[in-house]
Amino acid sequence: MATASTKSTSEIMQAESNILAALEERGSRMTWPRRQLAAALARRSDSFSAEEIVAALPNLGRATVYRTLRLLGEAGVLCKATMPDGSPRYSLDDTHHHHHHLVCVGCERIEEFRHPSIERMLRAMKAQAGSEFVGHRLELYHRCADCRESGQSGEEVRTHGTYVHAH
Amino acid sequence: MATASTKSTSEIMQAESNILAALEERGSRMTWPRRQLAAALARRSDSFSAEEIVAALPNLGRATVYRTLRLLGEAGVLCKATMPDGSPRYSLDDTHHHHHHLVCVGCERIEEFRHPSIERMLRAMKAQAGSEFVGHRLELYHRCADCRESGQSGEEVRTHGTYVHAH
DNA sequence: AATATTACTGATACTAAGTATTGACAGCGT
DNA sequence: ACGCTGTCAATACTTAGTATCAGTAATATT
Repeated sequence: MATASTKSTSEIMQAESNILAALEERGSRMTWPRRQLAAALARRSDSFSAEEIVAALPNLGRATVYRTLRLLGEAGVLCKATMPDGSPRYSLDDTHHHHHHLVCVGCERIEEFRHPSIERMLRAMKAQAGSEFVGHRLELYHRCADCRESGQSGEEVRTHGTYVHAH
Repeated sequence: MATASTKSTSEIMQAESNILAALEERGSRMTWPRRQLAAALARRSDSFSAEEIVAALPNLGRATVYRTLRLLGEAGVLCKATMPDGSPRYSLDDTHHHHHHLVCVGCERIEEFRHPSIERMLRAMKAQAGSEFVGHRLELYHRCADCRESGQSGEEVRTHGTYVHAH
């Protein structure tokens, strides 16, 4: 799960129908642009920016791409993670489970993870606070095993606008 | 700590010298624009966007404001939190301690908090992973007590580009 | 199968949040 | 008081979107 970056044909098909099913479930119309997007996203195994998708599908309007990405996010099949510098990065979410993100600052691959401590902490905070919790965001940044090996010598990690707790 | 939004004069002075001290410590030059910024930021008790500061200090160039905000972030006296929609929001960090953010989606006030579960989780993840951890980000979104009381009737919460785990 | 409804699309223009460049200027160590 | 070099402001550019709106096509209705 840390090596290959390619998806088998069946995995792609699975991912694609997952996306389409999520739209169906929402009662969204099944349009040609949405099919295009579903197909394009399903093929990807890495994370991507919205503009990459815009560039990859020149027949679709920018607005349509952004709108559909948001739609898929709301439908729960797409995640939008935040990189250390604050820039967004999208990745498919096949699991459909609640999770957080383990983000490689080298290759920008995004893994999903869960950890009981977090849910415990959330429960504790909710219990003591007199306020209404509406959501949260947790991202862990690391340099994955692959990126460490093929160690790109110098720092090419984007750390400019960062301010992230390095600890 | 959940009510007032004003700072006493001595608190402001304290905050201001805190900022200047952090610059000093870094060996940064003490320029007029930086003093202006320190004074402006010290007065604020709420969170703010970079553009608000640009607008508030028309004598300073945009680039200078952004550069200095970054500098203060690196110096550890300023935090950059991410709102649910991904937009950034700055707040002073007097504590100088490692912490996370409790962000009100109504008034955008940002409180700092710490919780042992998170550090425990981080240790656990680091221990098992074969990768190098470089940082993390944790934000909890809520609607604070004040905002619930003065309940702005309908939703004026910015939930557009959201995708945050509501859970 | 034709029609009506309205969700959806794409072009364009706009905003927010920055970064890159560069010549001028000003802190501050000597 | 000098001069090195860090810092500044202006300008132009980039990225990541959103707003508007007339036109189009998916689907429900009959």
